[in-house]
Amino acid sequence: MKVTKAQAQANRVHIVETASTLFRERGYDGVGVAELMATAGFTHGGFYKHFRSKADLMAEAAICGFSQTAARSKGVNIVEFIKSYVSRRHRDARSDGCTLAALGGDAARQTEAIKMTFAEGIESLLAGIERDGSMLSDGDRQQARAKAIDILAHAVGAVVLSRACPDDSPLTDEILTVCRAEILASLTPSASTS
Amino acid sequence: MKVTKAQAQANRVHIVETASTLFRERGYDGVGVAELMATAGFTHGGFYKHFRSKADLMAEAAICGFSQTAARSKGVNIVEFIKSYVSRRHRDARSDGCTLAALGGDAARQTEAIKMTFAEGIESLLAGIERDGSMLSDGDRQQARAKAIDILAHAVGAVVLSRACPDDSPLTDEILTVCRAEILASLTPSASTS
DNA sequence: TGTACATCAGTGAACGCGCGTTCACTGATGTAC
DNA sequence: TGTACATCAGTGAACGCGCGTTCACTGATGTAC
Repeated sequence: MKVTKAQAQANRVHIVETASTLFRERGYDGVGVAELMATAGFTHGGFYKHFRSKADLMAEAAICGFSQTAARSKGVNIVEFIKSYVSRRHRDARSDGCTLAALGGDAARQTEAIKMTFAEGIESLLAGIERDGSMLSDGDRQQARAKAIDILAHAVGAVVLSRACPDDSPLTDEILTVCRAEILASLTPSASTS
Repeated sequence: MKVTKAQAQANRVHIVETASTLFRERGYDGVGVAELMATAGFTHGGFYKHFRSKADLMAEAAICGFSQTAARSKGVNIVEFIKSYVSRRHRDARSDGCTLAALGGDAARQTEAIKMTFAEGIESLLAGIERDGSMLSDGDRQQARAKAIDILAHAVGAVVLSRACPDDSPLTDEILTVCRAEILASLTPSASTS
């Protein structure tokens, strides 16, 4: 049962999107090829007509996830970005949230190829944070990039820590509340001491 | 071939320590019971004389890892702590580094029991950071805890992001350098705006 | 436009493999007398 | 202190299972005439 070229391409995209979601939810090792394909609405055998290996799909899924986050944060200023990133909603919506927060820890143990897509994903997120530029009091380019890197690491760390705690522990909320306030506070003052 | 009670206990501890190291290096799914026991110097069958399940060992290994980091940072002031935590050495020494940075992302997908040990591990790290207290200009208790949470999240985020990048990418070093400087800068000024 | 044939996305059985866990067994340790 | 026996840490084969991947096959699509 062959299928239209356009349909095949659409199916491929659908598989990548499904993978991106499932991987964020359960990790790379937590989702098998068979389950993944079944969730996408196919049988597992056809997987290798689209991808050379699971690792290849992992890289593509990461790209897909990063571009989704980048697109969503487009035109959003930093304050709003931080408010939505360092939030209970984001913490609880792993499958729909930031790939970096969900899979950054796992990326460290993957191939260099996958780490490369993560580095590119990080760059695209940084570009989004820098572009807004509302936190630049002095307009210095290098300082803007440094600040963007710092904010991203800060926000990712907050979400990772919060998610590592039990759902009902006071700590999981405390981490988000504290970090959100601290990050927002670090935006406004001219505390660029570095 | 039974073994002295004391020897059996020592063996158990050795297995937990081995597991703690291997898990940090390769993740929970990256290490099997058989390989783990072999690395510790045993055959896999004896595993269940010590632990009820792999998940149980995961929790114990986390406790072991956290207490190791806590012990190592004992009496170290915050500036030194940050300098060694947000460093290339720490980034490259995953199996010997902080459990939170290595497995925090994975903990989110584990059982509540394991998340609980992570919450306790986070608390012990926070206690270590708070205890030093050198960054407290006003001596306010609640503020000290908030600052400790913020610093920990910030530092963990930096290491996680750095590790997600390829080993030879400029970004992996840039993240560490920038974040280390920013975190250290955030310690000294009286920029406690929150 | 209609016919014959090659292509190839998708199917589902099968591959070897390693997983977590169980189990009968061993034999030195620990205990009861 | 010496002997008889129960305990149980450690062994290694075996369990069912799901993994990533391969493969012969199907049949609608796309192409050549």
